[in-house]
Amino acid sequence: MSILRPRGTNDFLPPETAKWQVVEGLLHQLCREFGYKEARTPIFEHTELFIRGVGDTTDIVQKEMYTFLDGGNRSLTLRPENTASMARAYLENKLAGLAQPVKLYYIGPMFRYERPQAGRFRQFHQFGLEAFGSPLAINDGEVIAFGWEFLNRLGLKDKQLLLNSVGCPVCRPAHREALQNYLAPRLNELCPLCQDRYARNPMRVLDCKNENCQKITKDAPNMLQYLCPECDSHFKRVQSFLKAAEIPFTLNLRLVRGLDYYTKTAFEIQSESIGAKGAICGGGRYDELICDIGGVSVPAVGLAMGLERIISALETQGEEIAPEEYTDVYIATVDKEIKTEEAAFALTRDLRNFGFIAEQDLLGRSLKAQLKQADRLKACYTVLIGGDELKSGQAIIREMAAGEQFTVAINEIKKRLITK
RNA sequence: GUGGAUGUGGCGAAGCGGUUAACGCACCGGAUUGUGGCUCCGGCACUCGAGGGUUCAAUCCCCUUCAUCCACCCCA
Repeated sequence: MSILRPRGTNDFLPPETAKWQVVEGLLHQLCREFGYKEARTPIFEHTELFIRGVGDTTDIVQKEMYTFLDGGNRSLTLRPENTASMARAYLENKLAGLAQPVKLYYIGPMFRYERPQAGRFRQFHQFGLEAFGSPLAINDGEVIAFGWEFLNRLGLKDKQLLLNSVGCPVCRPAHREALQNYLAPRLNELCPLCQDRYARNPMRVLDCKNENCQKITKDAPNMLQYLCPECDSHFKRVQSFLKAAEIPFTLNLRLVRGLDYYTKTAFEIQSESIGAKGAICGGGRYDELICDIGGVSVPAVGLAMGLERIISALETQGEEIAPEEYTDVYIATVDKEIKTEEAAFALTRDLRNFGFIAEQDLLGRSLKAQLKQADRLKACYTVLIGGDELKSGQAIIREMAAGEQFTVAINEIKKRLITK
């Protein structure tokens, strides 16, 4: 057997790629409407960036990174997400010197070494937004509204916005301590994973899917009770903006983002239409990230969406993402004379320059086979060139749906074609 | 990393320890040689993911491996 593509990767081919173009096209357009500009960062970065940015206790850093040494013995890593890179780019390019907030977006492949599953691949594609420079809740609102609006325009029906606040360095320690005190007496009842989380990052215990852990944490102290005045009012403001924009949401106190950099707002948009795990969009505020990777303190908020998941959710909904492909005109030759083929070649070029979707035979097929091909390509018209007509500068136009045809001068063809 | 299912031509899909591996779709060709979509006829798997084993004999049994799908975990 020949070489196959690596596990968890995909070849995207037509007609699949047409769907991607539609989704990405809408993303670019929506970003223009919202004022986010595209940024492109490297596919790989210094490993250190992700360790410090994403957090060394996260699963992503601990077991999912594609890390390698380059020829210069540098440790590099294929980006598992793009927010750390965007923050790095903001610092490195001194974007703090621009008018704030700096609003950027990206689309591209990310890499995580995981077991492939429904909506989960080793190379997958994310779109994301980052707004740097504003500490205000209204910016959180804009980011969430973007995610909601985008999924709306795509026609995604069964979506749900979950909202939570994970606090900030001021209020988190108190909650953390309260949580640990609450869990301590029942520590040995928790699942092994949560026993580990208890010490490192007790908030993640709240997020555990284990039934028993959920039962234990049912009445655990929640973050909202511990929010400092600033986080509390920020969170209330975010909610009031969402209400003002008529975006429905539900508070989910168990929602904890898997990346360490989040502060205050955390949100997730889920859809029933994908496999077991329905997260298609996630994000929040990360006021500490830029500081963590070595800069001054810059407030920021952003989101990321999994494109494979969005497309697959739309598909299970039976949504037609991309319009059906068709051809305006197929140019067929009735004989294999050099003059005929050249005339057909020139005519095809002419029709394309005029704006038609035009195809011609590239395989030396019989006329019958050419018409069959025209039919397959969903041609509205077929132009038949050659024989006696060509000698008098004429050709035949055949309307495929009606099955009728007529003869016209070759230089009149453009005018006689009425297309979709 | 753990668990379950699956792997027959481009796709879908029968088969079963034993002569030429059904069938459907798609594709190619033809039905008096310049015309599609319908119909009819013909063609299209030295081979059943790969490697090894059991057997007189394996696509069908066993082992290994790879891959896919699904779930856990985690994330988008």
